[in-house]
Amino acid sequence: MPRFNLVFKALADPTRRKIILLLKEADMTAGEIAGHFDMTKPSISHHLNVLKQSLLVTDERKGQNIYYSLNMTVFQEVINYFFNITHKNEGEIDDEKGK
Amino acid sequence: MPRFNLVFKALADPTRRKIILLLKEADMTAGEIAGHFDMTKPSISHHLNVLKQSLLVTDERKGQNIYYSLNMTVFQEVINYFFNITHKNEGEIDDEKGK
DNA sequence: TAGATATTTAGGCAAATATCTAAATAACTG
DNA sequence: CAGTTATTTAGATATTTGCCTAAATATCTA
Repeated sequence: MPRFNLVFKALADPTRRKIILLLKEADMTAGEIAGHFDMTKPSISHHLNVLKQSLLVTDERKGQNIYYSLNMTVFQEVINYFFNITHKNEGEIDDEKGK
Repeated sequence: MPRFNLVFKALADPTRRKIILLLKEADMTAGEIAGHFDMTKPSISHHLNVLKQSLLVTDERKGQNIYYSLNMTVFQEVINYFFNITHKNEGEIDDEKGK
């Protein structure tokens, strides 16, 4: 289960949403990501850290570079959160069945 | 199109997410909502205002009371935002067709 | 191991946020 | 219209956030 506080805080910043759109197209190094913004690398690093803490993205070092990717599982869980709001009380029966 | 900045900022607070869950069950007055929290009414009023600015909720005065409700349209649009992230480039053809 | 490249960590500051108390506004009621 | 109830607005304060520069860490290469 995602920590919705961290997830929505992460999503509340336009720089971070743009990073997500970049990573949707392809995994990328921190430097490549920073290249898409008019902002210092430490600032982008900060945003990447916020995204990482939210679990929306993961990172993996490969040699000198650190590659970032989207964590689709968490996005799916966020979709479920909204689905549960828009679709009243579905799953109620299943919950009870869980004896 | 929703203002994602305002929407995600609104969702980033646990009090506001709990308000959303309350309103999922039934429309409610500001006072009824405040009754569910250990917080002053002005603070809840502030949270309701943030939710209203995000368009996630609407308000309507009925006599002395102001009733709050969820705006399902915006929730659906947020679901679409996530759907577009999880489902790569779908709709691309349609976009081009829009000549 | 010294130098170069990639990235993060630390520290500081300005702006935004969440909360409170006190006061203002709106609507009903006798 | 005076009093009561429902809600918001204003003003103050503490915390968090986003950005920067400077310094530190990690890795590769000669």
